[in-house]
Amino acid sequence: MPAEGFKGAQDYPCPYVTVDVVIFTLLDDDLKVLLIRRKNPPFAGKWAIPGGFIEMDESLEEAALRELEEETGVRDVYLEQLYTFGDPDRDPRGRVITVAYFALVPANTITPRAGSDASEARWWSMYDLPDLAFDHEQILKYALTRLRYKLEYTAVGFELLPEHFTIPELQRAYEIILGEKLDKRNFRRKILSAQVIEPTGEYRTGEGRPARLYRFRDDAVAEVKARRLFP
Amino acid sequence: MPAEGFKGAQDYPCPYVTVDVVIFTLLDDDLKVLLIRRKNPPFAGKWAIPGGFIEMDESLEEAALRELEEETGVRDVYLEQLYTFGDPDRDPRGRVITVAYFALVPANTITPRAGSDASEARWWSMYDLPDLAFDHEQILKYALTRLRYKLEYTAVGFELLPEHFTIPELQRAYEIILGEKLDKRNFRRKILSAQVIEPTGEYRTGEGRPARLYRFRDDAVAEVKARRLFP
DNA sequence: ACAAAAGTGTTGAGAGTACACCCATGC
DNA sequence: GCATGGGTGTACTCTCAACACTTTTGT
Repeated sequence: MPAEGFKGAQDYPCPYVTVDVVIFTLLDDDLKVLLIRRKNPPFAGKWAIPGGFIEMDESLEEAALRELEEETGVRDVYLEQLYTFGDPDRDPRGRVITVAYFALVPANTITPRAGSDASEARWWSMYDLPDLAFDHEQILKYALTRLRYKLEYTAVGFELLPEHFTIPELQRAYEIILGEKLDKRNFRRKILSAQVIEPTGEYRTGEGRPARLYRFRDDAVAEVKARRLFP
Repeated sequence: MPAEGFKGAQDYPCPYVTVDVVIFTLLDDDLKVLLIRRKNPPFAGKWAIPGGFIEMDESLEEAALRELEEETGVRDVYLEQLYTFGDPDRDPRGRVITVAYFALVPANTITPRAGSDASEARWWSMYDLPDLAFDHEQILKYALTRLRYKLEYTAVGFELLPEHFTIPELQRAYEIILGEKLDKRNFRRKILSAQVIEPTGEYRTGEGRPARLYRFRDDAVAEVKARRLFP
């Protein structure tokens, strides 16, 4: 172990470090995650979370942004470090530690691209996943838990919607992610009193009565104090 | 980059990975963190969070437990992954990514030991820290934020107290960590109604009226739903 | 008896929850 | 004119927050 000012770069066995990015969106009234089909062994043909090795001169977040951009073409979206997975046998090729991130991209703004080591890239429903490579099922489960959790006390839900949206659309997004129905009147009252959205003045027309369009307020404090266990 | 089933272990430059463990305790009516004084450059003589390189056949959590035991002699305490720090220039010797953990050890149960690459190990007040090596000040700040945050919606505060404790002692622990005074009556009511502690039947005597001793209930659900931003 | 710390209730305000009908548009 | 989805108000309950005095012990 190189305790004293290690000289070279490779004077003791060191693990590989990758960054994986769980990319969520809302599509077809469903919560979707972007997966790639692996071209190479191990797990060739299986689906996996997009990711790759970190480069020596980039930060972890930069690496995650780079992976995100390679797969989706977008950079300016919500991105947060999720957890670091490092069981010694999670990759049969050797010791690979992965720093997982999760990203929220607005509905319908991007089209997946297959990167170099993927034969295919597509959206999968979080509620109907294929067989996954490595420990990626565990990572996705963890990501969904975190997303639900964040949704309950911050306003990250907006990150999954286009710039302009109606209140019923927003409510539907919450319902899809949380997996439960919400009361229309209470939802509307609470979101309006939180002062995080403002009307654009436009309406969205479709079947039935047209709905007011809203946008997210940049100056909004989109966080709520957790209810304390102790006062 | 070894995209196709990398053969050896060192066929491309790979970073070092360390595990650092922020060890908190309550002592002398204060929130303390265990730091070691570095023997070797860089930052020789400066104080640092205990940690070390991961070994190739242990998981991240096992590495954190090993470091914790080396410094304190205990294993069976609260331990949680905090965040992974990986800026390319956080260590002047080269690319070192660190997975930070935080541990809570009960007051007065352990005595710090200086490990091999430390000349000294001791408790420091979180509210009066020395100059720190690397980005360790940032890591400690992050750990305190997380500890406060967890304290507000889980019962993690008990992990810092001995097995038997009085309600005023528990309240004091919360006050020290949160940095604010709490109301005695409201605190007592809320903690009792949460059903997470039970009386042992014993009393602790000292100055003034003796106080009932309580213990934490193992079967307690020590978590509270966050107040939702939206209903 | 007095100092020191433990223990105890009530009230008013605000937030959460449950619930049913009218409104504006397209066809 | 009717089907479709958007939009609105009220009453009850529960939780939170503020606040002061009595009880038990040691000296």
